[in-house]
Amino acid sequence: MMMMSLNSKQAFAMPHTSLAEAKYSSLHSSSSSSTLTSNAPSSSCSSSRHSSTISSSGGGGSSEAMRRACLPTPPSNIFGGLDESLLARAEALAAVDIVSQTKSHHHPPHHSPFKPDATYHTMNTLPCTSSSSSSSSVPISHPSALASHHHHHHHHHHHQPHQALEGDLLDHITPGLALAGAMAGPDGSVVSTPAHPAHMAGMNHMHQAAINMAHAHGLPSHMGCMSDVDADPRDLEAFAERFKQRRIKLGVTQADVGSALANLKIPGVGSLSQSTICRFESLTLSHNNMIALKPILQAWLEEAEKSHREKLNKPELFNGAEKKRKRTSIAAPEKRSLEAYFAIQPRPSSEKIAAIAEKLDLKKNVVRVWFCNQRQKQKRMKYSACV
DNA sequence: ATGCATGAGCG
DNA sequence: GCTCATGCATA
Repeated sequence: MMMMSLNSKQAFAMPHTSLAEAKYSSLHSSSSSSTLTSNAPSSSCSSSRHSSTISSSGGGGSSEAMRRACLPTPPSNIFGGLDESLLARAEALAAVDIVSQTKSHHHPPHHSPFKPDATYHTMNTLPCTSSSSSSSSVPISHPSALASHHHHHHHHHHHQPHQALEGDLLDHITPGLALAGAMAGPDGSVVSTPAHPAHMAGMNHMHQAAINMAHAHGLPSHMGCMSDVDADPRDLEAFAERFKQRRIKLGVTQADVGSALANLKIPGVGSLSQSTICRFESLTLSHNNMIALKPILQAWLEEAEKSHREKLNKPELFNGAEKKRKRTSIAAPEKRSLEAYFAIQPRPSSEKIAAIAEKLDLKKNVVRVWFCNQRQKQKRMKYSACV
């Protein structure tokens, strides 16, 4: 009936009051056998790899800190106490933006000056030392088709504290977010990753400490990116591409794959949504998530192709869903403001969130979630690929 | 394909 | 509170 699943978690809150400080925490990298990636030497990117079996102890790289270090994210926090004025500036900025838009002959509300979203795909401009940090603790969980959806609170605005949210624009904040319109760069490699997903029970996870970083053992030159243990973005990208193509060849939709996963009867693995499959294919998931999902999808793919060869059809599960969650939509102007705020302070305090919420006349919770999602987007794979 | 959301764990 | 994985609803 309902099985609770446990997701992996990592979540390290970081003080972040200055720069990305390294905070190491235990990382469990499972996939003892999963990603063996028959590493084809065709590494255009110095993928230095230790043997796949690196067990060992190590504190594991703090994925977060490292990622952040790579991100184009400006050290917004250095502003510390100035944030108030910065907020004001953002506000002003946004306001100007809005005005210039609303006032002038109402033209289409689409025209954002910049798009902080993870629109930047595999841009290979970052010499970042990526990461991988692989803390894949096999987060797969079974959604268990049980969703309770209650709703949250309301907002209460009584008066308008008109905090320090107003001010004059002094100068502009340059978000400096690089955009790149490069999409998947298929390399058409014929991967033959043996990898057998084996077992990844949701409950018991045998994790081996991920290796550490640094400590070049014998590498003559480890360029910026050292893909450690299991899963370099490179392989993932290749696999995702391959996966999609073969899936289509099989005439299966993303949704089909999602529900079909349950038929694999892999312990701890239930079905997934179309969204997730889609995001996997487009690499819009976190690195860890990609790594966790890869073995499963690979298993499915193999099964599917086998069945296909045999002309057998595997009965897919179609779930009858009946729910109606309403998706609140944030209007363009508000969104622009939010983006402006985000550019200078990606992690506003509760108070600021409240202030912003009131300013924009949105529910505080909506604003909070928006920021969360925004942060999450920045952490998606694409950008952090090394190469 | 993506935006907004929920919920599990961890502080 | 946050992060992270994931999903429903939607453009």
